[in-house]
Parts: sequence; C-alpha cells; structure tokens
Amino acid sequence: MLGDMGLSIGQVAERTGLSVHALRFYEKEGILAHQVHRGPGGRRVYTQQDVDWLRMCIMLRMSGMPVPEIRRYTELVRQGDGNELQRLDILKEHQERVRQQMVQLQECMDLITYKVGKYEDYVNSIAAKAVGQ
Amino acid sequence: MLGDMGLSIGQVAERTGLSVHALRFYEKEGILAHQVHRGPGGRRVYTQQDVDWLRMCIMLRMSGMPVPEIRRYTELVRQGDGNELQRLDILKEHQERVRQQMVQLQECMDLITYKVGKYEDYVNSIAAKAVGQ
DNA sequence: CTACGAAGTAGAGCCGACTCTAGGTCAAGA
DNA sequence: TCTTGACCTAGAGTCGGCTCTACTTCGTAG
Repeated sequence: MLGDMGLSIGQVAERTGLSVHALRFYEKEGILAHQVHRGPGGRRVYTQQDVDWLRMCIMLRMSGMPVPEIRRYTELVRQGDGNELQRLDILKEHQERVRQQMVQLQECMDLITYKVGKYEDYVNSIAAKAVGQ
Repeated sequence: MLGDMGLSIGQVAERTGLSVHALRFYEKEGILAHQVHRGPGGRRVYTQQDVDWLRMCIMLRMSGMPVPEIRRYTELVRQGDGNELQRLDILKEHQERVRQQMVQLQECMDLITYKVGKYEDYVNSIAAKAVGQ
C-alpha cells in the first residue's frame, strides 16, 4: 500500500508489538531517531530504520531504562557525530544497572527455587504417606 | 526499648529498608503472615519472624510479584496446613515468570554489550588517530 | 510545663508509562 | 451514497505502589 519502504503506523505496531497509541506517544516523547515522514492526509510513514530503532528502544525499556534517558540518548544520535563518548557513558551506566538487576533477580530466583524445593518435598512426603495407607 | 523480641515500626524500617509508610501500607494490604501485635498506646510491635517474612515479601516484590498475589500467598500461609499445593502453584508460576524475565534481561544485556563494544572501538580509533597526528 | 520525637489514623497525592476517548479526515468497497 | 476502517490530534484517564499530609497521642528530657 505504501511502496516497499514506507510503513503505516499500524504495520509498525504489528512488527514491533507496540500499540499505535504507544507509537504516537514515543514520537511525542522524542524517542525516534529521525523525524517521521508524513504521507498524504498527514499520515505517518515509517521506514525500516525507524522499526529497527524502535526495536532497540524496546530493549532499553524492557531492561528498565526510563523514557527520559532514552530521549537523551536519542538526542545525541540525532545530533550526529562527535558525541560518541556521551552515548557510550549512557550505555555503560545502563549496562551496570542491568547487571545489578540480574544479580538481584538471581537472588530472588534462588530463594524461590529453595522454597519450591521445600514445598515439593513436603507435598511428595504427604503423597507417599497417602499411598502407604 | 521493647524487650529483645519486640521491634518498633522504625526499627523494622531500618532492618528491612522499607519506609514506615510502606510497612503500614503492607499491613493494610494484608501481606503480613501474622497480625501485628500492638503495644502500649496502640503501637505496632513486630517480631523477628515478621521481619523475616517481610524480607521474603521484598524478594517477591523485587522480582515483580504484584501485591495482590503476595496477598493470596499470605492468606494461604495464614490459613495453615493443607493448602501447600496451592502455595506451590503460586511459587512455581512466579518462578517461571522470573525465569522469562531473566532471559529477556540477558537479551537486552547482549544488545547493550554489543553496542558498548562498538562505541568503544570507535572511540578508541578516534583516540588513536589523535595520538598519531 | 513544654517541647520533641516517634508513633498512630485516614485519606489525598504522585509518578511513570501508557491507554483510551472524543471528535474529525479520508479512501475504498458494497 | 453510505459505511467501514485506518488514520489524525489533544487531552483525559488508569494503574500500581508507594509517599505524603494533617492532625492526634504518647513518653521522656530539659
């Protein structure tokens, strides 16, 4: 419908798993690397690069980066060459937070696994008694 | 101040890292395994078991279990013996969600690490050029 | 006595990230 | 011609999990 490199907001929603609402919201929040082009009737026309960028944003969001920080990063990318150190800083800081998150999650997992083990033992011992009777 | 097994809400806040507000909130939400005892003047008196229970709740929250589900689990524990299978179900379901979360987080981490690597290479190559001049 | 700090209650407020509503445009198909 | 469906904007609403406010009541130290 839109030539092979133009995607409608609906198509992008399908491919990214974001809702059309979320896509408009992200745009308003300034987390698209390049301004979205508009087609006839003022409709958004996305490119494959937009989709790729969005997929990266989704990864950042999933790992807990807040929207304002994604915006900061996006702005640096929009400004072009020369600020790679700043981009690197943002990414490294986030990397560290994700690492900590994973450690915490592993601790929680250990506790849960311990409790699951105890309950399984208990439940099995009850079942064994019932069979024995 | 309160004998060696009674803790004030402030002391529990210190030991758990929760705010006193959060402690009252958790109580109102019914996620304390045993009703908190009240001392003179209607003040809450917590035991070490309460603290232990709270620490487990904190782990569950940290790993993303919603308060209503912690309440369901708490209620089963309050009811006493006989519902261990249900408790096990809740824990196993949560365990699975945490597992998935960890997988996702690892994917994000991989992407971030890849990008950090690329930016580091780039930044180093720029630095090398500068030295070379 | 007074002032302070730590506790109590009930309920309002906040924040982030969407999500949804209302009201409108436009193009294609029955 | 009429309807449908995908899109548009601006702005309101939602939800979870606290956090904070207002006001009161104690018990102790100065």
